[in-house]
Amino acid sequence: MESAWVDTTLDLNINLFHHTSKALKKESDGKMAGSDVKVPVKHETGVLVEELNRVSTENKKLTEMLTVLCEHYTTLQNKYKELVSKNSEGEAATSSKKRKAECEDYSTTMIGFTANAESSSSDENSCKKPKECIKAKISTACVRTDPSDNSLIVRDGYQWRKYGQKVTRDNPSPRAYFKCSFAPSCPVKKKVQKSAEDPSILVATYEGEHNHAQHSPAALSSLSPVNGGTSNPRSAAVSSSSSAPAKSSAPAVTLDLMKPAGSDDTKKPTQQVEQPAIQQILVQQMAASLTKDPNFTAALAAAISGKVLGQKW
DNA sequence: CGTTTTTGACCGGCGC
DNA sequence: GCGCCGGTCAAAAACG
Repeated sequence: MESAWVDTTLDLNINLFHHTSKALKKESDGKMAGSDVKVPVKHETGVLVEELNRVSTENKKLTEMLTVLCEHYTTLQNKYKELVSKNSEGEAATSSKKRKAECEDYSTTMIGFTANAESSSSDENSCKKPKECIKAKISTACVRTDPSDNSLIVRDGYQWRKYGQKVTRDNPSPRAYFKCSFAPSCPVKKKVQKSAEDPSILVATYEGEHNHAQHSPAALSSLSPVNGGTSNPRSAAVSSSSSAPAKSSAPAVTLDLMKPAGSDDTKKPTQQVEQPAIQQILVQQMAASLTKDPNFTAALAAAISGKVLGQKW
């Protein structure tokens, strides 16, 4: 997923220049042909080539930085996995009456914001409750919020009705239970609870699948869907809420929210650094999704060429 | 007045 | 069988 990121970033710049130079070429071929400005065009081409080289170099640098960043992230994630597994083992050893599903579900959630009962074969197969084995569509999503905010509200584009709240044993913060209130027949349920380790993170667990379209235009609060094949949290992805499996955008966002959290643990990036980083990532994602759209690139090319023609430079 | 949220009670599964 | 625990229900309260 990281590479896709890099690629789209590159695409954006390259496409831009591509179209720009095309537009310029069009200008020089058509309107300017036979006119009195041939030397400036040559000069301009040189400048553009120079600019292109500069941008290419910059992209290379950025790519390298991103690679290093990804490596650091992977390392951190592995370390975190180790820690979590150690913790769960310790708890299992000390407390005799552990609730296996609870512990495992939670740990998976925190590791990579991924949890799906569907694909985790051995554990789910060994579970005694047939109910749990039947309801396969389970996934989690995490939202970074203000730690002092106790609202337990995760905006994911759907309308939810709260039907219960409980304080669970392994987490001091209460867990809220929601049902989808849009369609009475919609079986989807959602559990929202603050992370025990990081109160600024809300963990939302989705069960089931929506049998209707997303209806709220989505004030999406930077929610990371996790998705192991479920459809509901996907709608909470920052950019796309289509019905197609979110292959590119959704996982990227998942990473996004973990990065700051992970870097917090190791070095010292502060919260102030975190927010602009997320914003930057969101911008990049929007750019990526836009550049993938041929209509947009065509429109962009037309706009640039129109601008260039209008300016006559 | 209808809808949503709150919250204590209840139920069922699980471990001992 | 008993107690613990998570999940759900439903009456009351709050809200728009």
